[in-house]
Amino acid sequence: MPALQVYSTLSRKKEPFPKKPGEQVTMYVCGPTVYKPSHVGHMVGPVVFDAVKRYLVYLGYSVKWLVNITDVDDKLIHRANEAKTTVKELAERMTADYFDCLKKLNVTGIDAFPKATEHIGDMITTIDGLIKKGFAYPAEGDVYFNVSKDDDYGKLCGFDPEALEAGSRIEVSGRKKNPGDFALWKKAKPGEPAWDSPWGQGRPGWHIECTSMAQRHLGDTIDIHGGGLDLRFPHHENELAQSESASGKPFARVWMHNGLLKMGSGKMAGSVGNVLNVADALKHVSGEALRFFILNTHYRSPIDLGEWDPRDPKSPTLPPGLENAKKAHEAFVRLSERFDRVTGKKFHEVAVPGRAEDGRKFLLPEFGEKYTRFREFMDDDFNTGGAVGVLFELITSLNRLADGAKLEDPAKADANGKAAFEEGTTLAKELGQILGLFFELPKADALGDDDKIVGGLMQLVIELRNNLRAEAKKITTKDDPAKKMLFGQTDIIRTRLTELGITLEDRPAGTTWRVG
RNA sequence: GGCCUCGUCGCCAAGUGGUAAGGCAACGGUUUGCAAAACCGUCAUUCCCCGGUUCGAAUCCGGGCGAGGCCUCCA
Repeated sequence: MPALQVYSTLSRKKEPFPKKPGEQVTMYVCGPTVYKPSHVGHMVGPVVFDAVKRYLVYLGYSVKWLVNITDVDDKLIHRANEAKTTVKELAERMTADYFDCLKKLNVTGIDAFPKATEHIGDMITTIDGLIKKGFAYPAEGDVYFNVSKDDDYGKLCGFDPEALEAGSRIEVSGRKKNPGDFALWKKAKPGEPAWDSPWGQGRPGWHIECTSMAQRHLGDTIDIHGGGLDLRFPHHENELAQSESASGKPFARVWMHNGLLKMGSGKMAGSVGNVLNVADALKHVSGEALRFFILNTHYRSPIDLGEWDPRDPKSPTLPPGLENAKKAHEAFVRLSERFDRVTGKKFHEVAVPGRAEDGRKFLLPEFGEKYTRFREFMDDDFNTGGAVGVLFELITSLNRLADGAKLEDPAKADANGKAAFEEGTTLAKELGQILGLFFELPKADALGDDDKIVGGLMQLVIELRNNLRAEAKKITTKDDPAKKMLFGQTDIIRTRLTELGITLEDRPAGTTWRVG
């Protein structure tokens, strides 16, 4: 197996991953400012890095992953004023929404969500240290970072500080010594949330929370720092500058930036008005299918939802990209259902290996080939798009196997074929889990008794319909009117159910039904 | 204006020097009482265009055209 390679924004090339399996990896990914409900774009980073963590754990690393919650800033303050509520209440409500979205997309790997407001003391300590070292200066209640004191400022983005100033449209505050200087601490305006500090009442600047929280929870040097490509500048550049100035050590061994979500030709943004909230998308597509959509593309590329305008009433319910992903994802779910029918076991209860193993032996060589190629894709800078392709190839060969060995028909099923199918499907589950795909549709929430009634009714309908089918099949004369009439009735049942959104599937071992 | 990406089948997408994965859609077939699902087959001699390097390029270099991102809050 080739060693894991990761692309770092800092060096602009793929590098060998700096740690060995068995060691601990620390990961910090910039999280949301919780002032609005999460849109689909907010989920890209969490899903991508959740897959990164799952794969690292699979390779034998122990991973500690933090995502910060920015619960105080200008946008929150404005929004809370608009909504006639407090910053605290708004932040708590939107944080809950964010957590709910993560859960629906199977993002379970985040170990902690430090909040900015809970680390004000740490930030003051960091800022104070920067002032004492001469990297920052107070000015009329504000504190600024002095970019001219930082020799390698601009190294993350490859920006020349001089050029930056020339092209800058930033309105230069009179308090700044250099146009590129940025606020570490902002003096409070009346009515704003504020904390006491050596420089008077105020609140932290945008970038400082990440420095203080990362250093407090993960140490001065973290292994992976992640975030959206749009955060590269100024946020990560500034975060990097202040962190390394404060500690005197490298801040992150690898910088990973995920591509942004596009809607057809342009980016998805609140200012364009073409945002798709996660909650709205989930009305029409499962969280797992949405996750699949994100992981189907390499994380550094932009992800395209396709041409779609939520403001146009003639638009379909989902953007083309999600519609496509939804259909494609069904192949995974059907495989798990087929596994249940064919083996009599529950796919979702089958145990799978949780650790990588070189030189694995399988009943069929092609399983080994899929396993190897899946890992090669993941080793190559977490190429989930390629890995998903391998998963589809595996599914096709498993279905071919099940068809060939007649596994759906208990009377004709081939035992060797069944054993191979079981092993291969278990492998598919193992690989799917690495991506956080469990091959399932969301369970209906709190249907309870209604669920049982629907299930019972469907059994009844299927039984009655199969009685009619059996009678019809007894009549061997081809054009017998009675036969036609009986099949006509069975087809009416199926057609009407289809119109209700229920699909019947007649199989050798019996009839199954599903919604959709 | 400066910095940086990207342009692969109708759509999405992997592939970054060795002769084009995969998904969706479409068409033909097998299976089925008919369907659904599944399977088989067809579907890019070609990777925006023009040059160059090389035995060999979608992959490297130069130029052109087109799209996007960042430089201001943004995952």
